[in-house]
Amino acid sequence: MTSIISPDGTFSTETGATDRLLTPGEVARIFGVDPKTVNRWALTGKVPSIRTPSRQRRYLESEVRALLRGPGAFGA
Amino acid sequence: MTSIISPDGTFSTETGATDRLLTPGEVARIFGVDPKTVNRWALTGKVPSIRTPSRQRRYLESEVRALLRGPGAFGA
DNA sequence: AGGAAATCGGGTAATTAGGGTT
DNA sequence: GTTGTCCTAATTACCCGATTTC
Repeated sequence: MTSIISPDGTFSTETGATDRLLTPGEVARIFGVDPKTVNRWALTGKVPSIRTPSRQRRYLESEVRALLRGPGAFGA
Repeated sequence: MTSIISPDGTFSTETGATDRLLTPGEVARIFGVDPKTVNRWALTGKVPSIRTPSRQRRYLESEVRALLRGPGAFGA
């Protein structure tokens, strides 16, 4: 899976699908947790993350949504 | 029922109403029960839940409100 | 260029999951 | 069948100041 960064900040794949980059705060609101918790997920390898040149983290929307749909994400 | 994740992290329904996520403790206080009881409601399928990558549960406020309005809102 | 908001780090207190039990 | 409590380990939330982003 190769991704290309466009000037508008989106990610493009070979399929043409665009992938938005989410901030820690956005991911945090999705899961109802603190932004710090999202960073901890990145540190423990639960979520892949991209770092800005200033060490801030960004997350691929597709990865986040995959976690939401992950095994056991809904239901019990 | 289809939920859509907005850029701000909220869940939207077709009605346009946004949904925020509640912690087990918040749901427990709403119903005046122990958080463990809320946990069991999720396990028995009485209320749908979202799981964090670390297996903790979050609850859609709209689902919780629906339960408050009367039994039988889900399933039976 | 100035200000408000967000995101780093660390450190510590509070919450949660899960099992077994009452 | 349902709920509340006890226990431990794991996870998360809130505190601070400094840095980055918009």
